[in-house]
Amino acid sequence: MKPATPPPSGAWPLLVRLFFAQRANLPPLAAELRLSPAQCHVLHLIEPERPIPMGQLAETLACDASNVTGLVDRLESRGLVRRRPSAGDRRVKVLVLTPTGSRLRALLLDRMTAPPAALERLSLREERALVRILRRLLE
Amino acid sequence: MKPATPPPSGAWPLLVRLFFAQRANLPPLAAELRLSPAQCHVLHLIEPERPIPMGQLAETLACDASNVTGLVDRLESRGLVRRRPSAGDRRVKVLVLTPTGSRLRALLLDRMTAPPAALERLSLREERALVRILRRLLE
DNA sequence: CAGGATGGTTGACAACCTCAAGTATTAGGC
DNA sequence: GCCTAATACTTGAGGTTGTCAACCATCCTG
Repeated sequence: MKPATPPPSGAWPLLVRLFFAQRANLPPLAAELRLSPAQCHVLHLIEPERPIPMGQLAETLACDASNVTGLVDRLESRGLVRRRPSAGDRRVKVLVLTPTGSRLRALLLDRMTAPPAALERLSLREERALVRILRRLLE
Repeated sequence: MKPATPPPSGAWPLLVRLFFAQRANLPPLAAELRLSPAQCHVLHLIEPERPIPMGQLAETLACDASNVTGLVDRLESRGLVRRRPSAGDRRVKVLVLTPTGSRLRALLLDRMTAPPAALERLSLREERALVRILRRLLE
């Protein structure tokens, strides 16, 4: 039997592993809030007081526009989001969080942002360094 | 109009943002290899020469066992994976990559591991620090 | 050996996702 | 001003992903 996969050496492979590990962890959290992972992603992207056009959402999600239609249909039917006509262009519909949606979004971010136990293992120095580095990665 | 969301300050919120950004980036990559995101995840988890029981896969994916059945059905029908009876326990079936599956997996990891442009912005020092920190996060 | 736990499959059903086609609106060329 | 092309979203069909409940085969324990 071969040994377990040796830890990859570069930074990006490690991030990929962290990414997949984290991916597995979203469904239970979503279920807790009666949401699907995809709905969490959408809710995460609509900031309160910052309406976003549906097309832009599709682009950010890297998915087909018709998919966004369905996702928003379900979120809207639950009263979390509202479609509003755009002032400038009557073709586009912008999405706004309802108060309920806004509260649920805050709860979601709160849950997701609760640091996992693994983070406790970092020293204060390390955590600061990580923050600085991630900031640069995200622009 | 409010300003864009201020950058979160803790390490974990930043990781969450990186996670969501990365999530949007998987579907196009998967499509390029004629795979779905979920199939990528499975392929990522089956290491060559390291057969894994289906149940363990379900646990790692944090999904129902019946879901794994379907995923493996499709991967197997494409000749990427094979079910094999386990020596010790005749209830369990372990998954092995076929040579084709192994090649596709290598290609997948290669594509995913190609560092995005953002990583180039890090200095050598920062990258080393990031690697060290991520290693600790992943155990 | 009986009864219960465990690993995997099946079937029903909902959500997710893409593609192709359709509608409404906008923008550009004449 | 019009006619055409492009854009924003919706609809419908069809496959994938995911859950749950029920099921069979195998293991394990008393």
